[in-house]
Amino acid sequence: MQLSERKEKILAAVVEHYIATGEPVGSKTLLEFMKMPVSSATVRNEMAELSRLGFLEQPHTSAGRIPSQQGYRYYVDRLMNRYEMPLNEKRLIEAKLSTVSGEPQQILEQAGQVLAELTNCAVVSTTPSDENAVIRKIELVPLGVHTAMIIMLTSSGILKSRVCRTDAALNMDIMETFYNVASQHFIGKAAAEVSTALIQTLALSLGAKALEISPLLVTLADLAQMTEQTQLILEGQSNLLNYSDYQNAYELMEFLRNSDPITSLFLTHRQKGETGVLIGKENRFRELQDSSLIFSGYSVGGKDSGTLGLIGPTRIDYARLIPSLKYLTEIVGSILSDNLED
Amino acid sequence: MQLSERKEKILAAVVEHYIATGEPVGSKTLLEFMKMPVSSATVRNEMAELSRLGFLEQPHTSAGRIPSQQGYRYYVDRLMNRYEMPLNEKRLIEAKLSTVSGEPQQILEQAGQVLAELTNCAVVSTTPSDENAVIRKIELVPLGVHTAMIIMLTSSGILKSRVCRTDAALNMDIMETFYNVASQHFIGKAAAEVSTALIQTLALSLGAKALEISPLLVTLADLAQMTEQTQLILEGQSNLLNYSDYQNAYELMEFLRNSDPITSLFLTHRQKGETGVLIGKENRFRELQDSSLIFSGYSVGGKDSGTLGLIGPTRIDYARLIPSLKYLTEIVGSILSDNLED
DNA sequence: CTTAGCACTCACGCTATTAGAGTGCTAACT
DNA sequence: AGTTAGCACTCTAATAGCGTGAGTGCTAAG
Repeated sequence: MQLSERKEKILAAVVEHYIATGEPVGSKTLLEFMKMPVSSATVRNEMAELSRLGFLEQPHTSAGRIPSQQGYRYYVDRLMNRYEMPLNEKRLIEAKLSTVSGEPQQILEQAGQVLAELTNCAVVSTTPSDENAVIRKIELVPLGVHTAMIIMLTSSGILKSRVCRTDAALNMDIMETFYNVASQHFIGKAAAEVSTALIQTLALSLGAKALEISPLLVTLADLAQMTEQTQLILEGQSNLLNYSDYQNAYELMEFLRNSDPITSLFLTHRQKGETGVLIGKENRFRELQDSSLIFSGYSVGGKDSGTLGLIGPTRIDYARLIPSLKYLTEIVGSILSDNLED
Repeated sequence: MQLSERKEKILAAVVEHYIATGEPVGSKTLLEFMKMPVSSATVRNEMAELSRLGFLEQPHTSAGRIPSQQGYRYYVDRLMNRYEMPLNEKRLIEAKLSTVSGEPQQILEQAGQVLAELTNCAVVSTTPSDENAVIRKIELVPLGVHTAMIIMLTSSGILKSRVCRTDAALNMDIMETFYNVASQHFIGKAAAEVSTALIQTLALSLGAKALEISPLLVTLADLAQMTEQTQLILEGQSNLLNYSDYQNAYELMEFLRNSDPITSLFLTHRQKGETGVLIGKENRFRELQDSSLIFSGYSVGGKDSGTLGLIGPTRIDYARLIPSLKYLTEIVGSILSDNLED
């Protein structure tokens, strides 16, 4: 639906004023906020119409108007002009992030903290995943007579390790067999290809040694699976208290403890390069329907790898935060890419 | 100070009733709760005296009594009888924790979640630290022409890795030099011994190769430092909302974001084997002075390594939670020990 | 189509009142 | 001495009543 220019102006003003103050906006307040050469009565008429069309709502008869979900949507899609981050702020963020390096998880934690502080929102992010990643290196480090640590590194830079117990004592023979199997059947393969079926056929082919080595192989399969799993990182939880009431904040925190819902939300709404916005009930989770979600994918080495997201009230400052988030995903992407390539 | 037997009975009853209900306890309620062969007037007189002695407080004149901090302290030290966990619950917890294995961090996260659910408290824990740990293995994995991942493993099972960029292209020569330096000067040494001074003298002794190899050495020093650092793990944050009010919960969450205060608290109050209890203002941090802290150290391989703690209201259920926490630290200790020894 | 004017609505803050829980004190009792 | 019944007193929490004021929708005139 296309609104008249004046209605658009009024809608935008209501949205922005409400985002800024959190108070329902009346016709008079609005008028002095946006300086239009009309009277408050005219504004009132327009606002009444915007209400009828579903873009504005009234908490109660004698209060001002607040944007409806549809109102926010129209604003985000057509009215908002984005406020780019000032350059000095960009530099500051770069400085804060340049000191960390290391595992993706740490980089995302740091970026999440920075973003949470900057936006006053809760920040969620997923660790990079790369379906084409292959296993690059496998190490077996003996720790004791019956225990060893297995380390697995993938081409996308993910490192996982796990301690493993064996029934038989670890001797040179077992280790040699292990390394042979590893280099022949695992190195160079995609982690996704490592199935339990493969482990079983492998164990069979080893005959007598099968029993001794199978705990190691099982651990290897576990590790392969772990490198595939994306992890959800959550920062700035305390910011949830800023907007929702007690009950709601608790529910939200419990909801976010489980990483599956958000991860799947990110997957289904994955968009190429663009920043996504889900306002209120536009997402399918009850706990999140009083919130808005802004999210953006980052890419490592030119490929979409993971997502950063902001969770805030529906009256979140879209115009400012969308560019901020976008900027941070770019930085995160470039830092992660740096780690992997020359 | 030693109270009369009857006063002790009354104090214990007030504490327990208040912990159970959260409501100030009056003389009449108390009487029917604990079935004493006296009248409410007698109880009232005793309670008035307990107030004068500082063990009970009144929120206001016409309300019942609640325990003061001193009252809780007396209760915890002398009156409380501990409720051991029922056996089936113990088995359930063992089952939940037996599935995980791997890095200490993951084990503590899992244990923290279990404990948070069990106690309705926020759970903090520190990863194991071992001053006597020595560097056991160092690996250099080339990722690109100018980047490599360095992996360090200590005798206490801590694994850390980091990506490192070099100015010069990585060739066999550099790698060989690196491995030589690593095995001669790092392997077998305590991580704490690796200082920046050592790095500098090493770099000097390498002469021409110094420039090429120094980024690798610096990363090595960083890693050594990282293995020394204990990490604070926090679970069940949402439980903070159960007791403190809005403002307070926010402050608490912000306070816990920084791991230093709690870590230092654990260090200064470290007790051998015993479970520690800090009630209200007994700790030195303003943000925590409306809360109680129950903590207990776990040991890996017979040595004190880290601490688990519960954060809850001062009216936390001491009698039940102290044994629960104690039990969990034992389990955590034994799981972590399992990983390291035969 | 715009605007001044006006009656109307309804949340919010204030005060007054009430009900009830719990106390401390006194005086009688054992 | 310690215990107990009785009672006046205190103070909170809940409820109701009452202006106040911001904001509205409508009407009628410009």
